[in-house]
Amino acid sequence: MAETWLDRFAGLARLEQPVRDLLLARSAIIAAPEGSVIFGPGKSPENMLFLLDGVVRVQQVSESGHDIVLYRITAGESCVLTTACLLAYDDYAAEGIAETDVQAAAIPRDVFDDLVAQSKSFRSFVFAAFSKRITDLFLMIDTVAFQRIDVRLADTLLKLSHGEDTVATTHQKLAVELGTAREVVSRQLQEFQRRGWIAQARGSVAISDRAGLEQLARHHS
Amino acid sequence: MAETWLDRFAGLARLEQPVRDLLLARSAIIAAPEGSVIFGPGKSPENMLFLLDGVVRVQQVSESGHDIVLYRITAGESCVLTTACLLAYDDYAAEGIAETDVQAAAIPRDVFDDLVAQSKSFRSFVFAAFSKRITDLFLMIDTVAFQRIDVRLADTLLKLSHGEDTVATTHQKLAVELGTAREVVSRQLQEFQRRGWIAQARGSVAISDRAGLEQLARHHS
DNA sequence: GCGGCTTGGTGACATTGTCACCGTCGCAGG
DNA sequence: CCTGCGACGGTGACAATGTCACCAAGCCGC
Repeated sequence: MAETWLDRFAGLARLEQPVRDLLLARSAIIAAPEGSVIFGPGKSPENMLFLLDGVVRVQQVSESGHDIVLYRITAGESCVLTTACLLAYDDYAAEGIAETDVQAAAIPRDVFDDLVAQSKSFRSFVFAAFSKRITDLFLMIDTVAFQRIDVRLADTLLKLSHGEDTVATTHQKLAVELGTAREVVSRQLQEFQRRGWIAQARGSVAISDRAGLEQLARHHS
Repeated sequence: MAETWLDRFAGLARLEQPVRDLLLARSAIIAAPEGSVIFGPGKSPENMLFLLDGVVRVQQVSESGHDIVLYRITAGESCVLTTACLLAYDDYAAEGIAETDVQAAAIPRDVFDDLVAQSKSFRSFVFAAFSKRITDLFLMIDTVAFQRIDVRLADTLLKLSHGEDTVATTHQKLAVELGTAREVVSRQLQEFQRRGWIAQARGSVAISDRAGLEQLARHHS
């Protein structure tokens, strides 16, 4: 059988052949440019998405004007959460933003329902995705409530770096990652710089001592 | 047809008759006394639970020793989250504690899977429950990250009161509700008392001016 | 160059979290 | 009855974080 986008999803590898055929037949490949809003308040996604390429950032905007990043969906993951949520609530507080150019396979809602009904493997995939998201959300609540901001910032810098030595971001964006204020990020970054862990430039942070950051991040992670 | 526990669940009202029969035939009614741990780290529930009577509090214990209440399951709700989570992760960080004597209908995992496969209504029920929990978790993240502690405490007092005029709880327990420290709760309660909104006694809080609390709670909720 | 926007820096202050310690209360065991 | 002991709550000092009001420097289109 030919290579299809299904093969990019580890959790879908064991799908029965008729299910694979249905999925391929009823899915549409869509693309969105960097910066576009995939879904958001008043813009529910009508489809379930399987992300083939790129990264989608899911963040929340509260009435107070504060933003916080909830999680990211990377290639090989799916938006089960959003699919499920649109079933019940369209005053959906979170929005999904393409952080890079994005390609995805879109599955209409009724096909999603059929797949869940017909395929045990697909059910496993869906519930596993739910589980992962929910345990991540639990962990995030714990982190936001109890973790020190310097530890979280160090951790976030390391995660955003993806192993590279510079992170292209602003203090404001880092503040949204943590759900805190820009001033707090600025002060912490100054402290990191004073310790020789990073070097700052306008719109970017260069990591000069990864081990230092890692030690802090591990300290209470 | 006879009245069964299924009728206590609004979301299950429209189940097809064969599905109802299966659910009734394969479920076991279980009871747990107040204070017992329904599930927790190293004690995964093997079954999906439909709560018939009582209240289950789900809370999280972080490594740092900090606790925080995540949500409650009341009669007429189900533990879909826990069911789904045990599929993937048994290093499940949260625990469920019976706040009152509890009765529940337990469904084995494979029956749950069958039901999801066979019944569209059951799927709707399950995904609606997921949606509700997840949007609640999103809301909670927002609250923990951005809401003032006095507003949250006022809100929590009102919620825990269930319309009664006294709340039987300790400062420590209120602190766990909010994920903060006992001292913080003590100070805020003193301020509430100074304003004439509450009267304190050892192990309980009497609400003397509900409107005052409500105004504060609404202020930014 | 000019003007406006984005980015980042800073000090003062308010809020919240942490720590150390104390006193009171209720209760079980002697 | 007395005596510990543990749970409950109060308090002050301090640290960490959030908020506000600014300001300065860089960037970019005109």
